Amino acid sequence: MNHHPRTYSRVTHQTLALLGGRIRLARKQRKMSEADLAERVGIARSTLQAIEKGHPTVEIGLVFEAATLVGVPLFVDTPARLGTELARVSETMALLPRSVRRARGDLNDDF
Amino acid sequence: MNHHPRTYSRVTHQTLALLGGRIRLARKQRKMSEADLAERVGIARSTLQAIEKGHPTVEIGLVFEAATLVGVPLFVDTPARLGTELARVSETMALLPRSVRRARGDLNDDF
DNA sequence: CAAAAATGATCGATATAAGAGGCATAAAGT
DNA sequence: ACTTTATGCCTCTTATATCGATCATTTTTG
Repeated sequence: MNHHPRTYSRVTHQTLALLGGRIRLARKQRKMSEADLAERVGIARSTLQAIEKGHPTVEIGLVFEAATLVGVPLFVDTPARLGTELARVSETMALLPRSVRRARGDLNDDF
Repeated sequence: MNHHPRTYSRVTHQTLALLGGRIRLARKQRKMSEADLAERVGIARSTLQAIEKGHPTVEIGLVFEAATLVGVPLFVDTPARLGTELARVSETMALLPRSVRRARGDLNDDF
């Protein structure tokens, strides 16, 4: 019964919340109800609520389906130049002292 | 017993495959084995394999954790967010020691 | 305003993802 | 060459995410 509760990094939580919020916003802009979108994705309304709240435990495929159905870009397809620059940035970020990264708010657990 | 098999759009499949591939690549670049990364994320090796294969049914939190642990940047989609993020980055860059910025090539001799 | 629709929240049942392990093959290292 | 180490791919079991329903608010609309 007592399995360790899973922990997620701050980055994960932030990203999930951002993505869920985007989906919710895009859905409303398209004037769809939760029931509307849930039906189109083929999931229960309660599941869509979990998605829009950014719960870490929902299946990634369901999240991506909802996102694409309301037109939220999933990127990953960024231009090469942007991709390499972001990679460079994240590499460099690892060099920052923990105190600085904490101040930035993007300290994800270890290193 | 006879629940409909779930279907996913091509975009979802492509994005998942791309993301999984990037995680796999980044893991190898860091010379980590599947067992290494799986242990750090706190998941079974079989689950990590599912992630790197881009299976739609894995929990999104686990995928994002794996991605961040190996430094795969998660979606920075819209130009607006990109702008603010880059601004934040350049601010933070000013905090870097000169030695690091020189290594990055950001330091153009003078000052 | 009242009626209708949308949302937030909870819950039991059950389909299923994740874990743990095993085994064979492939790479890497010595 | 041999010996680790890593990977691919199974099965079985267990933990749990999803469903579908219900109810209370909140928001919209007529």
